Amino acid sequence: MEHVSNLGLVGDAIGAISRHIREKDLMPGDKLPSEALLSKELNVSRTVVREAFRSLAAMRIIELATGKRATVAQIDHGAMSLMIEHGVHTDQINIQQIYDVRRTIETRIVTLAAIRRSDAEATEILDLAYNMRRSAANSAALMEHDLAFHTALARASRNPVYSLLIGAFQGITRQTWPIGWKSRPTQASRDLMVATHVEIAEAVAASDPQKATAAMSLHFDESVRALLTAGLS
Amino acid sequence: MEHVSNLGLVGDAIGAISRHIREKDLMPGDKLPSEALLSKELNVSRTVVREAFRSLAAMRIIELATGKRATVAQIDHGAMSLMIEHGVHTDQINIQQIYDVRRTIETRIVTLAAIRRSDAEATEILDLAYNMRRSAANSAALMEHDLAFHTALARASRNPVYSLLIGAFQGITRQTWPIGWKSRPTQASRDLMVATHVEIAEAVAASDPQKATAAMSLHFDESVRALLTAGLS
DNA sequence: AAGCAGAACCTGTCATACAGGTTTGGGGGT
DNA sequence: ACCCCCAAACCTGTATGACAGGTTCTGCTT
Repeated sequence: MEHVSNLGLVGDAIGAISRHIREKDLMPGDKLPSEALLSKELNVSRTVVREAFRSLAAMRIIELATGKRATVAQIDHGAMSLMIEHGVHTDQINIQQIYDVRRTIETRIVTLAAIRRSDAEATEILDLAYNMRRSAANSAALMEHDLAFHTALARASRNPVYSLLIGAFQGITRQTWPIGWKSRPTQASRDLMVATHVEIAEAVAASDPQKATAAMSLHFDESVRALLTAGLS
Repeated sequence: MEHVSNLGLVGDAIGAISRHIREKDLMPGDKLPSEALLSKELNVSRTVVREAFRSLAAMRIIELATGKRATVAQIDHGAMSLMIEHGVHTDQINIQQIYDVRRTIETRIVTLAAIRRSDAEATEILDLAYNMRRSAANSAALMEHDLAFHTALARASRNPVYSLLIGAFQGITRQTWPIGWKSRPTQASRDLMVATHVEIAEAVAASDPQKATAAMSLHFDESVRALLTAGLS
């Protein structure tokens, strides 16, 4: 680490720490060396190590906590969520594009969930759908149940990458969901939306992937239509 | 920014800077205030502002360069790529799971690409496929053409989220691709893989989404089989 | 009007200091 | 021999000041 590479000292330190994790085969929860020790080993100031730590923490590759040593982190969608929100706010991504991606992966998710769900997951998913029906009057609560519903489906797909992606879209969804809801003015159209969720949940509980997938497609057809009605580009 | 929130000063600063970007409606390339100015406005030390900047830069929300002011960044898959690689290296994600996701989104991508591709994109994709055929003997070059092929398809789908995701998987794919290649020992099986890519490219060029999608499915069937042969969990 | 030089500004890195939070090891009591 | 508790050692979070080197602005020169 003599002459500064084109990444700067901090960039180099990020690389060195990543390599350290890989070479020592550290698993989530394992501790990293202290800032002082790393700064000695890499021949850089503690400032540089700290900025490298912050960068890795921003990507949720490591976790920081005051007083404790840094640890290897579990995958988490928080960072991705911020990245997606940034893309939308800066007009690099629009909501329709996100819905196309969500539709693509969620139809796959529901297929897998119908096949792989445990019994506990089946009842959890059903409960969430029923909760939506029960809180149809309270849109904030309804939204949270909706999000939890899709998250639970992703988990039941038994593929953490799907969970990660669903989580990544959750941040921006939270901001646009109310728009879609408001664009469903009639009671009938709102009931339909909740009914579709119940239908999905029942198909997953019945281990019927075809039906579950069809219902999910319907859900997205419906949602995209609502969004278009609301004039969301 | 009086009493430290549970996020710490740096976390607060990250929030404040993000809010600043959103409220001032900054677009990619726009400049942010200098570290000194922000540290004055937020009543924190420059250290804190710098660590907040580094965090945002790690997520590719802003871009840093020495001497220049920080700017709002374009979306970029670099950070996601690192996150995925981390997930795989720490056994939180396995390669099969990634292939399931890739298959799901790439079959959609190729459908969209067949519909939306420009003529320039069609010839670019074809060229990439032909390049694969030409460099069949040089596996490193072949891999790069392969990756570029899938990236070009994603771009032709005209949905930047797909480009983002394909890019996100590129890092780990680069590490596992050679394994899949080695597990195709016969010349025939290697030729088949290249031929499948040509077939996809030709279907996209012919604006035939059905055929393109079918060929892409085949490609993934084949790849997953090769990976399983190689014993990749 | 074009170009150039220096001033002003800005980021990258370092050293140091100190306030808390956390871990550890040892001492005392049972 | 065991357990509990506390102080010391360790660690991170934040602030300050300093300086090297890169970038931008400004005004003067030509």
